[in-house]
Amino acid sequence: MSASAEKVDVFQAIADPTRREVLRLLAEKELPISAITSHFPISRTAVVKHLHILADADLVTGHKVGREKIYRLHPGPLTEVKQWLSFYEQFWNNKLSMLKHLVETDGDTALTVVQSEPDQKRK
Amino acid sequence: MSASAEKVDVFQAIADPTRREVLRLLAEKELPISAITSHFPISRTAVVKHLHILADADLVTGHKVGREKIYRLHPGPLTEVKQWLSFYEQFWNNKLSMLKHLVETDGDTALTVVQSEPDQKRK
DNA sequence: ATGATATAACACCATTTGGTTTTATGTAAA
DNA sequence: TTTACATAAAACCAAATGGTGTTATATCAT
Repeated sequence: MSASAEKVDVFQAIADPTRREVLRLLAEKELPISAITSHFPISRTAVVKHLHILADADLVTGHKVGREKIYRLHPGPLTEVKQWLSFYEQFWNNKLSMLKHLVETDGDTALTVVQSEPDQKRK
Repeated sequence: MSASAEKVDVFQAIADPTRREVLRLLAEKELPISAITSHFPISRTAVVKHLHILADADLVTGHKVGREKIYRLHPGPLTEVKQWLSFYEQFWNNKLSMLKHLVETDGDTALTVVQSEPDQKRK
């Protein structure tokens, strides 16, 4: 596996569009570095750096086969993002949004204005 | 930065832990800048920069009330992240993962692939 | 009007990031 | 064995990032 336990935050890892594109490529099938590089206008070295970051976030794993290093998608850590998102889903799924959250967690609380209609008229 | 619509990528916006914490705070209730700042060890100026980035990603909105600027959560753009994630859920839900994906890409999966690729022939 | 408060706008700085090129090493094939 | 291929490692660079402090402006409370 990834020997360098640099522990990159998964949110940080997926922040870069190139890295997201790498993940999408690997979702189809595992690929050696050179094959991945051929999909981008940047140098092979740059792609390797992205792969290292993805590996440090445990989103990909690489194994050597002959002289090639094959990278494979390892989507597990994305569950962290999903969990994070699930907290906010309540805010766009039902309009009661924050009210509901507050009620369930805190009792009555002082509910100061909740995300409602932009009724403000400015000039 | 910038004050105008710089159109910050939502993935980029949520990459920073401080900004995620700001979102969590605003999920409870809308807050003025000073109240937000009091939750962090960093300067008010730094917090404002984070707020600008979040606003450029359309994840928060700010409106002035008297001398205060009140920031409010606007979770809509997070749907983009959710859609992106939904593509990968199939890979951790069933272990057949990529194989299955390739085989039944025309079924009911309704994968909302965000970007199309310059599709290369594979046999 | 005065003073305190809340934000805005700058200028500046250190570190990180995303990229390059160069050099070296291991492996496959001729 | 020699040559070509695939990766690794290192030095370097410009720009973005996350932070600071200072100064200015608008608003609220005396």
